[in-house]
Amino acid sequence: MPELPEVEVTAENLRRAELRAPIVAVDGQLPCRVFYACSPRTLADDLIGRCIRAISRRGKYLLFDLDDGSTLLMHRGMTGSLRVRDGTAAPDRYVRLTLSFADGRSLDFSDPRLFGRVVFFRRAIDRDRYLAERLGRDALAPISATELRALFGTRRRPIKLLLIDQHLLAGIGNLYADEALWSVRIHPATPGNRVSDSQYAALATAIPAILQASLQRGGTTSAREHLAAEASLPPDQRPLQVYGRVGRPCPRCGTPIARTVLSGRGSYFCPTCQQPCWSSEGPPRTGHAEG
DNA sequence: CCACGATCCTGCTAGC
DNA sequence: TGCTAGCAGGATCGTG
Repeated sequence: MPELPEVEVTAENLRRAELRAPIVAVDGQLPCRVFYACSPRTLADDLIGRCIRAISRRGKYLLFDLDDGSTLLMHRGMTGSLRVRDGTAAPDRYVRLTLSFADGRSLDFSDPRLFGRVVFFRRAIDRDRYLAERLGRDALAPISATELRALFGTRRRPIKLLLIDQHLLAGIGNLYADEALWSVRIHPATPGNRVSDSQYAALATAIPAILQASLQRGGTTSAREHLAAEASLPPDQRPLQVYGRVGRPCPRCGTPIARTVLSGRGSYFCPTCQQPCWSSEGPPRTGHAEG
């Protein structure tokens, strides 16, 4: 599933494609959940004649800045993908939006499960408001232990759910949340206000490091592929240490990886390395008397 | 304000 | 071999 590293890799690949020619056509399926506050028809009016000036990422959103100050925003959801196609290649069957360029190429947004999103903003101020309402600070940016604790440390929700809450920290999804918690030995169900200061310090270091490492590998294209291939890799070179590895040995201690469900999300952890020990760690932080 | 479950959607897999 | 039930989860919305 696309999380921050995968979306960043997509942005880099699209930048390398140098899609600078004017948009000459916009096609898509009209009744489609993917389009939010816009449709292929209105998008055609807004996009035809425009050029892409910059491609960037915020959280798991891709931003296409156009030459008139407007922005096309895309979220890949669960199964969304972007592909630059030359005029002769056939589009795949789940394409929801196609932008055609004057140089004969086109950009396809494909999404079988329709969890993705396409949103258009005429003005940067409206785009920024939309993103500000949804996204906290970017998870790739360095964060101090103090800042992370201020963000999570007063909340009672399980730390795993805090990590994937985009309003708090933008970019982490189910996979990297489990990987980060395993790396610093925190049980995923630990309430945010029961995570210790030293654990927050470890987590603050681990989050950007894990995302950066995945980014440098080109992202995690398919959890299933990596699980199938892991036997041929030394443990420290495996992209996934716990995610999806239920029943397989923990790379650190050999205990079979366990799976639990938190708010409907499958959560993988090592029952030995990540013990649920928060009830014996003293009083919870209340958030009223922080210093 | 905070927490949490339900909902959307369809390809894939396990099980019969 | 072919069918079906259930799983997968990011974001949003409604309820307590």
